Amino acid sequence: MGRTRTFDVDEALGVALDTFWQRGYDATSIQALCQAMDIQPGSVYAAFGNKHALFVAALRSYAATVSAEAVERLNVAPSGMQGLRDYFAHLVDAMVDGRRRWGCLVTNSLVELTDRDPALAAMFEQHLATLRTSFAGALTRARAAGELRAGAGPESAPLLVAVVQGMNVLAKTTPGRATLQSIADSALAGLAAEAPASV
Amino acid sequence: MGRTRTFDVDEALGVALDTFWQRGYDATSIQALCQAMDIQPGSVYAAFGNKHALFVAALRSYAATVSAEAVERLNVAPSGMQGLRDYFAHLVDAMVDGRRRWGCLVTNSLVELTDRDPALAAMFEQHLATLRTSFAGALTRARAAGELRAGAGPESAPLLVAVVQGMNVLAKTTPGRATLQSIADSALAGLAAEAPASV
DNA sequence: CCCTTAGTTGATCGCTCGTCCAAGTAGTAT
DNA sequence: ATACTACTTGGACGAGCGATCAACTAAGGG
Repeated sequence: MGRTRTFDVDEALGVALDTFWQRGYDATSIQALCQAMDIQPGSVYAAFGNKHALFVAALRSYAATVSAEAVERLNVAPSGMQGLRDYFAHLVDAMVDGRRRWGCLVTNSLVELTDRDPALAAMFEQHLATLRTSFAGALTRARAAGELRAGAGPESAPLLVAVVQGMNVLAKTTPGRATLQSIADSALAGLAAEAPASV
Repeated sequence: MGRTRTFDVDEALGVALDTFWQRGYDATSIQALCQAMDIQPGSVYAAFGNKHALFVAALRSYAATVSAEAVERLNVAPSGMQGLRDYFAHLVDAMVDGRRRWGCLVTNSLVELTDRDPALAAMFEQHLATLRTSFAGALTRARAAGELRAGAGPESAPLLVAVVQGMNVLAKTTPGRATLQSIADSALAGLAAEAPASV
């Protein structure tokens, strides 16, 4: 019983996610969120609690969708090296065409908030750990398939995490596709076996 | 004639630089700056104009000192590869011990402000271009000395820029020295000739 | 058909922000 | 000494922030 919601909570959360993603936490006012979500302040607080809780919800949504989808490419590919190539190819695409031209919500928020919010800092670290683990898995499979040069392997995962974070930063300067592609290609070239098996 | 300044402007600018570096632009209030610099708001506005101008001055100071000093290592070294090693070694040191545990002022500010301040965005791009050019120079010298694997060269400069930006992000999560060192080592290992000439 | 309940509305609160300015103070020049 | 000038002081201003709440509205149950 009682009045039913006039808006879709998940849809509104998606709008809030995009707004935080574009502008950052501090620079996004409740008023701006209300305008973007097309609801009133009272409804925001009734549905999400407060600004910080709304942000955390948006961050979780990001991790469960945008981020999980990207990592999935690493595991789905037929080979470790192909998974890495797929991952970076779609990263570059999204940075040129899609929402990743705003960078990465985790990277942006980490830079802005890690120093003053330990709870968020823990979420960011866990996110990076997941990424690192997925890279390590793909590298292990690539190594087993003889796709890597001597010395490269799962221990190269931290480098790939750093490269992705760096690309997330550079994406905000709207570099051309060529620049982003060159970064991804150079990174993988430094890991790959000198003489590819098939291609 | 007239009353003389009771504080050193450059010294105060240095304090403001550190404050912006630690907390970011928005999160640093004039009040906080006044407390850190140990002067009153009126003196800040008399000496620097306004918050934005003070920030730009701090950014220029950063580029002229912290950043220039780092890039200098690339050019001073006896060989290209040694320059790169020096650069990353000191980067890692400063991220573990020094002020770079706050990341990089340019990286932090780029993530926070690029989308809403075109003038600052131009400064950030120029900064990245300088870094890229310096890397390219070191890589060219390394290539001439036969220190690089086939395929690596000045065209790998964008990758190194991305790696540094990524490390700047990761520095904020206070990773151990081992992690940072591993990233730097992996990046250079991917560029170096398989069989080193001397060592 | 009305009572209960849940959601919406939009004005409003206290607070902090960046900025300003009148009054006070410490130097120099004559 | 006195006039002049530059800098410092610290309270005050309007604006915008995150958050609240009483009044209103719409849905279901008896």
